[in-house]
Amino acid sequence: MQYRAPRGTNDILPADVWRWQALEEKFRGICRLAGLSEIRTPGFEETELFTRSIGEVTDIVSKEMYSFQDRSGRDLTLRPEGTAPIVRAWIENNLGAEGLPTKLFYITSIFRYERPQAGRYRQHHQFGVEVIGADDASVDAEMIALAARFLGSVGAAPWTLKINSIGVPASRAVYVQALKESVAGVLGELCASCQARYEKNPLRMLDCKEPKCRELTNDVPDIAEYLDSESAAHFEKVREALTALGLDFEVDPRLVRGFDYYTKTVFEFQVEGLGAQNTVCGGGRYDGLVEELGGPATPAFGFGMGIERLLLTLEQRGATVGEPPRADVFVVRAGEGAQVEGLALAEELRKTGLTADTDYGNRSMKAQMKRAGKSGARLTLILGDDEIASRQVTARDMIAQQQWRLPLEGCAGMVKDYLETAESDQIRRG
RNA sequence: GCGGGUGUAGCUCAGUCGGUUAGAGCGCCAGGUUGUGGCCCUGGAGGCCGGGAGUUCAAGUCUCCUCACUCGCCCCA
Repeated sequence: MQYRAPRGTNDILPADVWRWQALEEKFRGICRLAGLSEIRTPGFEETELFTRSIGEVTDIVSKEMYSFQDRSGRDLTLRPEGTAPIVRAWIENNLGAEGLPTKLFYITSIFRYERPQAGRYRQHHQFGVEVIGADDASVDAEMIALAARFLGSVGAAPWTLKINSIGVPASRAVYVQALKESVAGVLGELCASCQARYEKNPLRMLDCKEPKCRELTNDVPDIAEYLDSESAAHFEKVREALTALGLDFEVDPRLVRGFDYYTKTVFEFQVEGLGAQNTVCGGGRYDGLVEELGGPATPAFGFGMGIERLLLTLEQRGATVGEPPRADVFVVRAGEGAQVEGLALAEELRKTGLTADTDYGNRSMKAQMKRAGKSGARLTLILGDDEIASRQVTARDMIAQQQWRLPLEGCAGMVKDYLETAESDQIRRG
């Protein structure tokens, strides 16, 4: 074994890829039902797009980006998050001209240079949505509800939905000041990373996991007290709408998120079973980002959902979505004389829309039957010297363990009819 | 970047106090059945015991280094 997949990356093998496809189709379906359109953006962007949007001091920008220069010296970065590229594409292609809001979804890879562990990889994949051009709290609630409906439909329950409002930059600055003042006295007792956060990213002190820090920051001021009136009203409407939609949620005044561009609403869906990780979906409102990136002042809302984390959650729940692929028909070609005729038969079957597989190398009947069994095919068609001579084919129902002969000419249609009947019989019997 | 754990067959793992030719189950291939899958039986292929150095008469086993994987910290999906 010489080459390996790079650290923190994974091959998605045939044994698993059907699970991915099933989730992707489900997500697409749910997004389309809500009026969202799919968008795909490049795998890399100008580095500055991310440093401007995510924030210079965040960990993603300061130590986790896969950045490089191309052969003509352009500074580029593999997409470390989903939102900024879409906002860039929205501005660049003037998507807003078609009427607001623009409702988008995506399924994509994300790259971050991190130490891998359970539920965390250097390349991972996300489902996401972005609704650009509406400040209505209905959008926040609708998209959170969409995430919940999707998670529920694939079997990810139970989860905890946490929401918070972090206000607008001006109100947040006031709050951060109050926060710093209130912990200044105990600063020396906080953990080393909280002491660093105090200077660089004070809000993050709120969700430190250290019990000691938790205790010391216990009666720190509540961000809700510092919200501007518009943010407070918006948050109230979001909560009302979520309640009206029948969603259980928890207001967590300590919920903060890693990107600088968030305003007002932030939320996370948290689940058990992801190792040290617990967020399967997170997002919020980013009313300043479009303008920050050079577009017109435009409010927006979005979320990202980790596909690997979702899969881990489903596995832990014992939930499966979709089915592994299997053949409808397996063609056994016994003897030299049946090789070409058998290939032609398989092609005929495929033309009718049936999945047909076969074995190669003219192996023994036993070996071919064994492979037929493994293929999951309901029906095996056997073509040997006898069949060729009589222009017939032997059909074997692998479940009923019965076999009979059919005329070779035109048998594909009969096979299709038989399988449709057999399947419906099976459904009727349960 | 910093800690802990684990590296033996394609996969999951045994391997005693350091001892002679390194094992099992599953999977794969073949045969038992010269045209019939699953169950059963028999046989076969498949190993740089992660890599390097050291200790020893002798190392899969002990020591050190290194690499990889993995779990956790930081942070995030």
